[in-house]
Amino acid sequence: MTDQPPYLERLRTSGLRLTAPRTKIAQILFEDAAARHVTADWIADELASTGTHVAIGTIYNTLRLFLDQGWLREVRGTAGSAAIFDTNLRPHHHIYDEVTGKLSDIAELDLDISGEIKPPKGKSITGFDIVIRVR
Amino acid sequence: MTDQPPYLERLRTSGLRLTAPRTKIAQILFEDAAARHVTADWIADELASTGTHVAIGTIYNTLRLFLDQGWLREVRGTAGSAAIFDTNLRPHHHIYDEVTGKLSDIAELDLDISGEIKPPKGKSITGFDIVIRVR
DNA sequence: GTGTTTGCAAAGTGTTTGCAATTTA
DNA sequence: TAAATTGCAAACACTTTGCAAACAC
Repeated sequence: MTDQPPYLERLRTSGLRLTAPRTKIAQILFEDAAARHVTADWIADELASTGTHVAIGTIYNTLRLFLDQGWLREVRGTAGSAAIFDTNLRPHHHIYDEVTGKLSDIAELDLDISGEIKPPKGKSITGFDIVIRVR
Repeated sequence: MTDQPPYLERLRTSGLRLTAPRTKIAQILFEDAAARHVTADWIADELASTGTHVAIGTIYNTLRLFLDQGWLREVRGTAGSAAIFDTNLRPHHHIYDEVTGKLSDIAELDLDISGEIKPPKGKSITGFDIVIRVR
């Protein structure tokens, strides 16, 4: 009767093996429904704070894997800074604070851009990102 | 009566010293009005092809300087790839080809986002970027 | 047992920095 | 000649990769 959290279910049925590092990273990312913007380092720290060590390379590999599964989105950042992964998969956009470097979600932004743009011929639009810069 | 190209004028009056590396980089970026998306490496190659060598560190420093002067914009790219600098200063947005990695300008995109968004308190909006992803 | 995944360290990018030598004004 | 700028290499930050050991199934 105690059924598994959905993220575990997903992990199990994905074909990926249910390993300790994988399970723990998934738990950190998906244990509640809250949207998170995370970096590989942040995950490493988070794991460390619970007494677990996972190699940074493994964390990167795991994030790529989760990305491939469509469980995460990668947010475009500035070159030279760490990659940011977003657990919020619903179409949404971001506010980027130029002073602190912090990224937050725009809750509501009712924009329909799709009608306005014609993609180059032979190409189709896969999505769009809006980043509002503030300071 | 042969007056200088505007970018040289600008360089001279900016307080920056008129050095050979600086002048050549400015020339490559600004010699005509065409919008360019450039990387530091591309500039290095471009200089090399005219027989000039400028240290890559100097190119980065120069690009930062030009950025500070407001002569360039840095485009948010994917982290882990090279920084892209844009000579087109007019408000505009980009199409990013996920297959080739190429970035191009959207000529016309008549969007007024400013009314839709309230910045976090104490912050003001400095701009916004839209990137349309295609493949 | 077999193929997958991990840790670790090394290597690979892209960018910044420190400092002596050079150049501009 | 004083202050700014350069080249160069070292340092840095982030990410990927190779390989032997450990693990899931």
